Amino acid sequence: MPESTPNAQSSADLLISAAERVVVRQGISNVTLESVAAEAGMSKGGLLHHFPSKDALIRAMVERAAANWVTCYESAYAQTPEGPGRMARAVLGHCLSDAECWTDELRSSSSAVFAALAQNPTLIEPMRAAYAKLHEYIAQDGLPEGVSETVVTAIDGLWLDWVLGLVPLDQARVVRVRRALSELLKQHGAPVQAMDAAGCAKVHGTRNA
Amino acid sequence: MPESTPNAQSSADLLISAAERVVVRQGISNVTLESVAAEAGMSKGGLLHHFPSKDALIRAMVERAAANWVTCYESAYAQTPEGPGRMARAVLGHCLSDAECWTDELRSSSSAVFAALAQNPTLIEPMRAAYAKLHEYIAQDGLPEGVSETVVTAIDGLWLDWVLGLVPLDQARVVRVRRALSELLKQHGAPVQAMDAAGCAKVHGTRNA
DNA sequence: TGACACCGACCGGCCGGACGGTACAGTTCC
DNA sequence: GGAACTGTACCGTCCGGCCGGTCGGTGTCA
Repeated sequence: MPESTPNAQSSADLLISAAERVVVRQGISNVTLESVAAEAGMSKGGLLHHFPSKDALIRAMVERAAANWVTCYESAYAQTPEGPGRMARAVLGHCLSDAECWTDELRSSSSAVFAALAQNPTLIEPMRAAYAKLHEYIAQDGLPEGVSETVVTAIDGLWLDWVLGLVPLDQARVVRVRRALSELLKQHGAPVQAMDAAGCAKVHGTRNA
Repeated sequence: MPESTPNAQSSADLLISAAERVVVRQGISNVTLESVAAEAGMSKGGLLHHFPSKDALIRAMVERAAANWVTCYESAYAQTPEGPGRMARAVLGHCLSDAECWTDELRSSSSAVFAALAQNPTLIEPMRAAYAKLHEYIAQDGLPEGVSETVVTAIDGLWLDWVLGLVPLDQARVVRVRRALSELLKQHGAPVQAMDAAGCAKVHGTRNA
């Protein structure tokens, strides 16, 4: 039973990681069954043995990325003290804490979303559901209307500006926006804890650079 | 000189608008020379007469969208009273004012960006430059570090969440975030003027629904 | 007659997917 | 123990279709 050996990853997981790497390195238009299979050191026939179609492959990419994202913010939530703005503080404190987070976890989510966008927009559904769940937390976060929402929306803006290439990655900008958002929360009586950079990496499931 | 007749649009402009419509209605993967030409009521050969390659077509899409965006925020800036946070107030007051703006101007920018992303990521350069210019204004907006930046970043987040389909379009959410951002600006001594819904439509160049 | 806008047939390449294999690791039966 | 069988993972070839781009036209207006 190969699954029980340490660090074992299923062929499906290896193929998904390979697809993410192809998106990041070669762009969406180069995501073909052949290129993904080659990246994973497998033949196209082998890939199609695990995923019966390209849609199925990309669906699996999105599902994994969405699950990682839910794990990320729910884990951060669990580590954050109770009180008003708990989810806003969680996301701000744990999912925006240092540059490592951005290149690892978020790259993989964005790969999946863009691959889905290009292949078949309905495939982003799992990621949409992950966001819907986050916004449920946000809606009952206990702060005045729109405050927690603004925090997570601004973080989304940072992330998407970056991955789309609209604004170059600038860690100083991340820090400035984080400070402004922290102050916004503090003014509403929801002070953000000191950042825990290590905590960010810990909650991410992806380990496939 | 056909250019001088009222409401005249060059064939190139008509083709760009057709390409945007194809992106919105049929998705990026269906943006082919044939589909764009058909949407514009022209043959593929005709399209290639105006744009020698698909890259050239998409480059033109991005250039037009970027120019519209620059016009949008610079026009808003010109209409906004001087003082700290002028550009933040401008963008918040004029580029986020009602639902019409979102479906018209921003859809077209996003179409161009996504088409470029799929075709050849280097083609987004003009839009990147438009953002760089905006961030120059923002950097010397006269508010404490990160405040104006947070405003425009949150607006980007709203826009991109929407066009990517991560969060459904919800005008109430737009209003809530706008209020929170307005309050943030007010707390820094930069009160946003009353919204002028009509002012938004006026600054947009695209008239091609 | 020639410049310009446009047409439409065609080509070459790529890509998704189908399919018929092969290798090999159990399991069953004698 | 070993022969026969079974299922799983994977390979390599092929096909049909689509798509970007070329090219030799045609109509029209000055």
